[in-house]
Amino acid sequence: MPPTTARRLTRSFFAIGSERLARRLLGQRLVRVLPDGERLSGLIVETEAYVGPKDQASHARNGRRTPRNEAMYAQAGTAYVYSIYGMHVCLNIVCGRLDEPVAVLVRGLEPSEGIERMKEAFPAPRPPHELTRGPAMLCKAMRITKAHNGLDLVNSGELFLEEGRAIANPSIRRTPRIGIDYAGGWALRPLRWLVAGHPSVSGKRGYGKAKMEPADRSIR
DNA sequence: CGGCCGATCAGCT
DNA sequence: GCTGATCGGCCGA
Repeated sequence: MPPTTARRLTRSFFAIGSERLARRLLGQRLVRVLPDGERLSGLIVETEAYVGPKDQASHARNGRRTPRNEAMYAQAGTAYVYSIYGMHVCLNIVCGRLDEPVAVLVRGLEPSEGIERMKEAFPAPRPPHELTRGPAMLCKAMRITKAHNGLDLVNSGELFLEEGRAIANPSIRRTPRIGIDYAGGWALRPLRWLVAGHPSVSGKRGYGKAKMEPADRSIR
C-alpha cells in the first residue's frame, strides 16, 4: 500500500516535454478515486511519447487541431482521453507549453489498489496483471472515460498522479511505438518506454514484436 | 504460442 | 465513406 503521505505530482513535473516525461512517468502512481470514494491505482510500467506536429503518428500531426484533440494543446498536466476503434478509450498526459501539442500515452500499469473493483470491469476472471495491460484495458479497469478528457490532473480529485517508486535505468527499455504502421519513418523511432520483463507491459510476451534498445541515459 | 480477424463507431474528409 | 495510438477469440501447428 502507498504511504498516506504520498506526494501529488505537480504541474512542473509534467511540463518537461514528451520524451523526458515518458521516461520519468515510469514507476509513478496513477490514481482514480471512484464516486463512492474507493481508490484504484497502479504504477506506470509502459509509456509512449508523441512529440509534436512533425510526428506523423500523432493526432496533432501537421498541426491538426480539431474538437477531438483540442486537449493536446492545453497546459501541461491536462488529460487527453480519446476514443478509438469504436469501443475503447486511451489516456494521455499533456506535457508542453500552451498550444504546443505534445503528450505521453499511458500504456501499462502494475495494479496496486482496488484490484477487486478493477476485476468487476471485465466479464471473465483474469489475473491482476491483465487488468491494466494496454492503453484501453487500463482505462476500462480504472473507469477512465471521455468524461475525463480535458481534466486538469494537477487539481482533480478523481484522477491524478502520485509519487511512486523509482525505476533504475538498467531495467528500462525503449522500442518503436505500437499500432502506428501508417506513420512512415516515425513508426521506427524508439519513443516507447517500458519496464523490462514486467507482466503488465502490452504485446506478445510482454514486449510486442518490437526490437528493444537500452534506455537513453540522457533522458531523465 | 503465434497469426488472423471481427467488433463497432467517433471523427475526419 | 474510410480508418484507427485496441482487444480478445479462434484456429492451426
